[in-house]
Amino acid sequence: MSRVINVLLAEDQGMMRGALALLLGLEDDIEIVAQVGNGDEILPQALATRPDIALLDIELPGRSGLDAAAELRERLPDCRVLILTTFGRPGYLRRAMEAGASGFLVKDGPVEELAAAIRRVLAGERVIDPALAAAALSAGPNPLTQRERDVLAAAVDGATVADIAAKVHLSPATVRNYLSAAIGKTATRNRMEAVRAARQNGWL
Amino acid sequence: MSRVINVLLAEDQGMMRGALALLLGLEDDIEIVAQVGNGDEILPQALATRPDIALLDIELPGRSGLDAAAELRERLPDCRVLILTTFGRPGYLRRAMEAGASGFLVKDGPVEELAAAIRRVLAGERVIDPALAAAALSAGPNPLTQRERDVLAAAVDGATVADIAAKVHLSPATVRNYLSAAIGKTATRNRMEAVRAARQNGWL
DNA sequence: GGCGGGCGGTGACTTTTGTCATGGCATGTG
DNA sequence: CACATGCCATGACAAAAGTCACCGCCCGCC
Repeated sequence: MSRVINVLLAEDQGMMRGALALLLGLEDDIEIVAQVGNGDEILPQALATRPDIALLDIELPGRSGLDAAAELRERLPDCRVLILTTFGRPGYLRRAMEAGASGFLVKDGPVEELAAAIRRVLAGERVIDPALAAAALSAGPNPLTQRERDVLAAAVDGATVADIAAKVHLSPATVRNYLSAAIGKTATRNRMEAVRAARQNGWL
Repeated sequence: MSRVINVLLAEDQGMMRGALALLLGLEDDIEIVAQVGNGDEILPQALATRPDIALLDIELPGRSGLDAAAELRERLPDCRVLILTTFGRPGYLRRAMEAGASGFLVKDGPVEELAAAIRRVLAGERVIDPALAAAALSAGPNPLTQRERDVLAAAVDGATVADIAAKVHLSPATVRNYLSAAIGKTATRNRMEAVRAARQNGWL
């Protein structure tokens, strides 16, 4: 075997982060060189510690793990990215691949998968749940335009049309048009169902 | 020191469950005697393995950890309950205490807290985050009636009044009355904000 | 026994949503 | 160039959602 594998761990839940760090630390060939709980710290810490692989949660405070992955691939091409997320949303997988990730793991599987996935990624393999890959392909690409996503995202917590219009700097009537379009494209009956569907698919 | 502490671990996320189990297993005085990923398995497993303490997540498939806690206290009074949850909602804490839990931990803090909390609970202490306790007290009790909760819960994913009425077996007009009442009590502007507020407070 | 509260319901009313047709303006691309 | 597509907007209309007053029933409580 070659050298030790240096890994950066980005995960917002303290207990999860600590547990994973301790766990991976038990492996002889793995060393945690950085732990962060915020998306904005990923790149700086990576530049400082030069990990071989970054283990990124998607939903983080600050920058999303997907955005961080893209930056990482650009600024530190030698660092592989392994996405580790709670939600196996098709759109997340797709975006992860587009961002240059080498693997995509959901937090459901057994812990043993994790160290194994790290080694496989470092060996040049791509690690993706086959069932999830199939779902991502069958679901097709994101049908929503940028504005439709913006408007839908602004509608998540029950905001009124006026609220959304103010947030996105659009006319209220225009907002309703975009909402209507999003509802149509998601084949739902109202804005809340549209939000749910978009979230489910990782289109937000 | 006395005997080893037998613990039952209920947590739905496989990786989290595995990591915690491995972690706690490293402690000399702690032994995991049962691991479950489903709320309905908690009581049967507890009856079979007779743990000293049950470590319960709240949001589980099947029965909620809070419901399981109440049953556990009744059927197995010698078994302490320590709630371990992602969300430090005031209402959750309140319900946990009413269900007879001895402790309430959020998954944010450091991992070291966990083993420490287990030992403290077994020593007869109550383990509760002081800040959270204050929030729970200042937030006051759940103002929603049973039916208001039912209707609100049925409204979570954008269901129409007709859908809710069908789900809850009520007249559509009555459903709208309950929704209106819930919106009033939560001081919000529409059903989605009411749902959010209710969730935030752990009133669902 | 009167009173408050939760429960279930109706009808009438206003406001908000959702739909649709239609317009203009900017991009591209065959 | 014509055409499609995304963007922003308006106005009109139908369908939901939300509000309010009011009804009766039951239960617990002072």
